[in-house]
Amino acid sequence: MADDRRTQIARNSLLLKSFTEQQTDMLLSMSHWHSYQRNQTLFQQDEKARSIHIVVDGWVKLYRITPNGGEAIVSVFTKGQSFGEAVALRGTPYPVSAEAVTDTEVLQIPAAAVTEMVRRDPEAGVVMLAATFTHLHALVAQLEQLKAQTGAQRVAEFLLELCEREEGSCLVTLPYDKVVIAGRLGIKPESLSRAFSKLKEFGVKVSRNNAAIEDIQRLRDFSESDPAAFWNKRP
Amino acid sequence: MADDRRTQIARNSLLLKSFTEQQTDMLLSMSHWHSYQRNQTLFQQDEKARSIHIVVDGWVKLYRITPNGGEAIVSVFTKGQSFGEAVALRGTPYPVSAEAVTDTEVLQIPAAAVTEMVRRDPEAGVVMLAATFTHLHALVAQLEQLKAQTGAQRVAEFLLELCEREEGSCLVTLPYDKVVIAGRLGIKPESLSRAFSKLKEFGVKVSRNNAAIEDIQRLRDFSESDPAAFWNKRP
DNA sequence: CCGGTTACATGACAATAGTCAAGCCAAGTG
DNA sequence: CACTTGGCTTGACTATTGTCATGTAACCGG
Repeated sequence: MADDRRTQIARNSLLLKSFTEQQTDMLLSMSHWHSYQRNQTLFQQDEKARSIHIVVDGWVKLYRITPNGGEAIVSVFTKGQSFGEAVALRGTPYPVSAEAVTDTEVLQIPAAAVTEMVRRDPEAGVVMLAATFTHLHALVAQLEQLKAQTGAQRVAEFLLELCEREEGSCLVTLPYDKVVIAGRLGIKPESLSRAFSKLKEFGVKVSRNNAAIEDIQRLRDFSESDPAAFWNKRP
Repeated sequence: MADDRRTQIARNSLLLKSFTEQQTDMLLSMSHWHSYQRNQTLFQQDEKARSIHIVVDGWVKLYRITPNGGEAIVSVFTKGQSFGEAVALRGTPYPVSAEAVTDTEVLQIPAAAVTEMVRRDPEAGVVMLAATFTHLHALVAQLEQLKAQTGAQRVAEFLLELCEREEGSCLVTLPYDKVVIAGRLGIKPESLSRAFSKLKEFGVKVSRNNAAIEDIQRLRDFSESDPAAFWNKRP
């Protein structure tokens, strides 16, 4: 089968990579592509789940609208990442809404194709469980951050996740709007600005949507320091 | 089989209830009971998962120790609730630690029994997925709360979850220490005290470990109000 | 009943984060 | 080249939460 570029990316996604080639081919043949423009909605909270989504290009945010009208961003996905596995397999409604934060290309695997495959090869169900567990784990990590770190520390970790290297210096590109970054980190855009200012003291320079990290280890030390302790360091 | 009381409770847990009676019998025959005293540890973060845990009596907290030494409580489970399904099935390490917050009785189903069962009846895997998805959903809800509500509002929701009734007045018992409640809600014990004080204005009276809610709807209105708006009400 | 411990409450203060309003700056448009 | 627009930053102020210290009430073993 002559794969185009986007199909290649889909095949390399964490989810499809875990299936056999035959299974993947079957799923791909039943799936369809979809492009979304920035700010376009993929699906809404409480809507019945019809597909698993694999992001092939761009960024998608999952969020919830709170009783009082605010929005709380739950996670943000990009190239190679998938979401909606559990709901598609179970046929329950989406617990979140999804919206493209940049122009985005997505592969959508119909829930029917998935359930069908799991019925034929139950082992595939465990693969889905693995994916779901990954999300669970990510949420736990996020909870920990929210409960135990200040806004500025969360920003620091966010930057650290963006850079591939483990030490030395690093140059990263902020992948989407600061409003979205702030939401993802559970703070207001204004606070994000101030957090960036504060991080200057730790060797981080931000201009437009580029951030330069002078010393990764120093930034990590800051992000892991006790909120109550680190001010003593600079009078 | 002559079930004792605790076995009855286990059978009625959300997890076991979803299996066939035969499956449940098989699992029960391979499981073992364990009692823990308050503050005793069930397992530690990064330890290899050997069992699924079903709480039959008491309360268990799942928490993570952060890089700087603090603890972030992820969830708290009680009678009829289970945790560790996904890790047991996949054999990955626990992403959290578990500790009894009261004297506690737990049924532990060995991971081997679970994987064995899923291999024989793949449909059972979907049941496990359902349980995992429930946890996922709870974490999403918690994230939303942390990001979109003030401490006092989260306390209000916590009280509302404790009371069975939907309207009118209600008397609830705080099930465990306030330090743990505060941790669960992502605030310090002192802030919890102050939150309780603030809730007096909304018809909540707390003494020792009992809370009286005068009007459930009024409390709900408060918990769902816009954090920025509700102040104006009392100058 | 006493001393000691535990759990919780409160007050004073510092720090973090939100709100509202104004300003800046780069990019696009007429 | 103004002129507007959108995205971001800043400042001033307020609110919320954490910290530290201290007080108080219940409980427990002698």
